[in-house]
Amino acid sequence: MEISILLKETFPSIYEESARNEIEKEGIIMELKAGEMLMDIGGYIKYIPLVLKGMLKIMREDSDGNELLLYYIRPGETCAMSLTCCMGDAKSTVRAEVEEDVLILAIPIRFMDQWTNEFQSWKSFVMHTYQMRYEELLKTIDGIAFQKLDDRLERALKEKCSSMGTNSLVITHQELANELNSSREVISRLLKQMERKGKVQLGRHKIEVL
Amino acid sequence: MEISILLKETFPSIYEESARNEIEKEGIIMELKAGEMLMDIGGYIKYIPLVLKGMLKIMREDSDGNELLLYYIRPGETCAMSLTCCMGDAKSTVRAEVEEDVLILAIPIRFMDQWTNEFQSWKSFVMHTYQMRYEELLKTIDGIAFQKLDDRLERALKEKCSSMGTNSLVITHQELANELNSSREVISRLLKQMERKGKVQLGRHKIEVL
DNA sequence: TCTGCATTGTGACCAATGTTACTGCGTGGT
DNA sequence: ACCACGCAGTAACATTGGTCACAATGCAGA
Repeated sequence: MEISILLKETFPSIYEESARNEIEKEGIIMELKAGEMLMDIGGYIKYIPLVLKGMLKIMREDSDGNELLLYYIRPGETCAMSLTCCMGDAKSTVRAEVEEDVLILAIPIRFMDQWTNEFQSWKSFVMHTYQMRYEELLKTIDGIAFQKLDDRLERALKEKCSSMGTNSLVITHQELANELNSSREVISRLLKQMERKGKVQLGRHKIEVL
Repeated sequence: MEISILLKETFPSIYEESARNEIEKEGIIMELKAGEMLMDIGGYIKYIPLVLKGMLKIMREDSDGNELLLYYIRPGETCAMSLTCCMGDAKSTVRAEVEEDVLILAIPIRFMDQWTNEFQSWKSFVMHTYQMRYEELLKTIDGIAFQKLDDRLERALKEKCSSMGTNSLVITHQELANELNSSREVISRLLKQMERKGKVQLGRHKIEVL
């Protein structure tokens, strides 16, 4: 499909045609396959990724290699970290992985600030992104601070289902453990419990959420 | 001291005099004592609090009443939640308490967006606030996700010392437990351990950090 | 088919944290 | 002085989650 049409449909809040024209002119099309890494911790950020199709997941990692899923970025969204970093030309403190094959329009960061002055809708979009990500971080904090692991696991599974639009998840226990900053054995144990309670049905590389 | 001078000194990044004049004209001076609540969860946000003196602490709370300290707001700073909320006239999802007697210049939220168009320095200030708070939330997440309670406690004590500019903290174990989303007994236990290791000296209502 | 490897299942054990139930202490108010 | 109350200390126990060790399973490539 024509990029300009896709852009208009995916980012309706950027209502100014002039803004969209600029975005299309300066943006670089990128296609990445599931599992690839778009941005790593410590790397310099050069682009703001506008996600047109697919899904990214943003992970936090500490110095010992422990990981934690922060949130997903879906079509029509972008990453607050890239906005943050390009203001202070800082390194990324999060990692962006491709969860589902993505189509991205990558905006060189020098336009980010400039366009906030030129286009009202771009400014609103940037502000709105900050707000959304801020709220999502708060929800992430709620999860790790206030909920037990079994609850967090259950919610993670449900969120994945609604994201993918299916109840049959193709994922290993190890991957779930990484996202929840836990260990494989613990996740296996909890999943078995859930199976006994009739909440899921387990298969190889597969979890059926009931 | 004259507010305009205090404003200029405390918020040097708002370098446009015209912006500071507007802020001073529209802002409402508020003085609050330690322990008072500036904003509660679920309350509508009407003002953006520019902190001139003292310190606020921002707490998150879940439906069962469990609490967690998110971060402090010091002179020259403001709260990202107020910025977030006034864009979408939403309710607050965090609580702001006065940690140390504060002097605040409260900006009615209707100016917030308007000024980002009129004053370059105000826009930068708002963006910068989002960036800082975003990074601080990430650090908070690191703490609860990757660190053990004894580490978190030690860091919390050190941060309090450097904030207050003293090594003698006047605080109860219960208050610390609330900030760290733990229980009083556990904090007492850990503090005793730290005392045995020679890291602190405990007294009534007082913790001497060595 | 055979083999190797990633994945999953599971029991035993451990460390960290939370909970319960007390005790004692110190201070402020009467 | 005395009492009530908030604060702190502590032992015992429960629960959660992490670690270790090892077995079983099943798929993919030789």
